Amino acid sequence: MPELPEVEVVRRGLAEHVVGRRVAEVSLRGARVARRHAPGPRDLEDRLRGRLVRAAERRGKYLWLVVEDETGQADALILHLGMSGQLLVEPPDAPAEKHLHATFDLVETSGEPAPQLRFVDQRTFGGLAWSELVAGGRAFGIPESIAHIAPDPLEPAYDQADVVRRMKARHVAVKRALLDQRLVSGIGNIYADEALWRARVNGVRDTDSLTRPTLARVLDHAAEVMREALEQGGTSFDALYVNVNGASGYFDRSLAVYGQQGRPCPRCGTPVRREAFMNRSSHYCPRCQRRR
DNA sequence: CAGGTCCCCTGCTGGC
DNA sequence: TGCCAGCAGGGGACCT
Repeated sequence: MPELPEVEVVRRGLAEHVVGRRVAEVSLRGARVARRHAPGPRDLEDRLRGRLVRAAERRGKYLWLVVEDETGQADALILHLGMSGQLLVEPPDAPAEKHLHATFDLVETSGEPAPQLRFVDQRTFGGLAWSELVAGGRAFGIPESIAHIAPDPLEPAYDQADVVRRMKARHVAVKRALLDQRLVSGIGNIYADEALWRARVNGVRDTDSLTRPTLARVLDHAAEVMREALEQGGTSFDALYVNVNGASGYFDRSLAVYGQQGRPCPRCGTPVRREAFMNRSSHYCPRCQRRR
C-alpha cells in the first residue's frame, strides 16, 4: 500500500509518539509477522523488552526504530508495512483490531504508562525484524539487513548522477528500474506511473535507449511527485493515531494517470490506458508517452 | 544479470 | 441474491 510519502508520514508519527519511550512489553501474535526474524517471535520479544526507543528512521519504504539497551548498545527493529500495514498508537485497553499482529506496551522514562503501539496488517505482507546497525552516514547507522536498499530521492545520501549512470548501463525497462529498490528506493507502482507521465516517457522503454538527461528528468519527477504527496499528506494525523493508511488524500485529487484508465489525460485529453506490466498494472497516456 | 513467474494474504468490486 | 474471477500501493524466491 504505502510508498515513500506515506511511510514518511508514519515515521513522523513514530518520532512524535514513540521516540523517547521505553518498551515495557511486546506481544507478537502468530509467527508470520516475524517471519523475517529467523530465531522466531519469542526471541524478538525478548530482545525488545526494556529497550529505549532513540529514533525513528526511514529509507525508501523501510522503517526502523533505533532501540538501545541499558549499556548503550543500539540495534534496529525494522518495520515494513507491505501492502496493508498500519502502525497505530492507542490506549492499551482499546479493542483488538481484526488483523492485529503486534502490540508494544510503552512507558515514559519515568515509568509512567504511555499509549500502546500496534502493528495491524490485513494481508501480512509486512512484518517486523531485528537487525544490527552498521555505519552508513546516519547518527545511529543503517540496519545491516537492508544495506542493499539504495538511498531514496529525498535523503542526503541520494546521488542522482550515480543512479543515472547505473540505469544507462543496464538494458531494462525504465519502469522496472524505477521499481528496483537496489537502484533507487521508495518508488512504487503509483509514483512510478506518475513520474513517467510527467516526464512523458513510456515505462516499457529500455534505460539504455534513453538519454542521460531524460533519465535524470524521470528521476527528478519521481522526487517531485513524492515531495508533493508528502506535503499534502503529512499534515493531518490525529494525536493518537500514528497513521490510518498513509493514503493522505493525495490519491483521488492529484493523480494524473494512476487508476485513471479511460479518463482523459490532463495534458492532451487522450484516454489513459492501463496495461499489464510485471504482474501489476501500468497507467499511461498513449499520446504523451510513445513507445517509440 | 535480465526478465519472467509464482507466492505470501485478505477483502473488495464488478460481471454474470 | 450469490458466486467467482480479477485486482490491490510490496517484495522475495526461483527458474530460464
